Amino acid sequence: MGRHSCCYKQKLRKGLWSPEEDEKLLTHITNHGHGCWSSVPKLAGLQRCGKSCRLRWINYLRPDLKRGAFSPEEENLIVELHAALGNRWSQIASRLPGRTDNEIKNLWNSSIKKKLKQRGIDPNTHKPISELESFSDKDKPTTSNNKISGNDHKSPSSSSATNQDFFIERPSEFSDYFGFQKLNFNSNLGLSVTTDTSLCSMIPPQFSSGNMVGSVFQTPVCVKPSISLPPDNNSSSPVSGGDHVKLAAPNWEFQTNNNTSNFFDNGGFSWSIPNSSTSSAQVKPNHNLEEIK
DNA sequence: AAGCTGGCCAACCGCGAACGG
DNA sequence: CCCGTTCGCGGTTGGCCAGCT
Repeated sequence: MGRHSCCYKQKLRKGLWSPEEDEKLLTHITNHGHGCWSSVPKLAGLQRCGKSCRLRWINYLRPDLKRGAFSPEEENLIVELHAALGNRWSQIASRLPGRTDNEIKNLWNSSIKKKLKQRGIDPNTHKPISELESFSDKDKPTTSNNKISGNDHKSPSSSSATNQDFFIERPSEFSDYFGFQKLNFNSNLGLSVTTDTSLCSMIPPQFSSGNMVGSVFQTPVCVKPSISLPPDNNSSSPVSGGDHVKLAAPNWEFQTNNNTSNFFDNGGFSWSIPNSSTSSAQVKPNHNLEEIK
């Protein structure tokens, strides 16, 4: 089992492929397709096993392969997908056009893994290596601390406040960790999402509570909306495509969910606009990981 | 200049799943 | 259903190369 029967045959070459071999394989597959891999070496005139030919084609000769270094966007996507899919490299690769599972696996093992460790994140679990016990309850913001009124930051009487764009933005320290820079959603009423606890121990003090920076509310909470999408989110209205929340009401509030014991519980938190009669939420992640799963 | 070390990456290995007679 | 073969995947290895001592 396992090893192909052809591999036991003698005179089969192993190791690096020569340009001549590549040419033979490329010509054969271009003209005839690969068909049954075990017959490819014979038909192409190669002293290789079919398995080796298949690997060479998939990882190197395929015309749709993208060459060159991975972009930060690709790396972020890999981290995101790995968090959702684990070491299912072929599934991850299928979401990165032109990249092979082998290539992604190598990148993960040689580079990304290291970067995550340097940030104190366990690459297997995507959680802090020190885990959350270092983040004692007394250090966590209380519910009242988390309640942030828009009026504290913007004048409610200001006409700009009525339809001001707000969005949650992660601290820049994490900008190359997650695939989304900002939470994408379109809701003029409110939404519920789940907080990501994996970065709690990494939160810089200046982000221990929300800050308004210009019109941007910065929060240490790294939201993973894709994980917490409601199952019936298909019924949501179309997303406007922006990184912003349009606030239709003059007053707004950011507070923890009453059902959660504190800000960083997995239970979640919510945006809400007081006196709003509607509770529906519309969330649009960059990548619907639930769907992928 | 030579030897050492670590990173990168192509390719191999082993296994389970799928297929087909 | 069984069994041999093939496919596809993930883990691992080993060679090459650049940087360092």
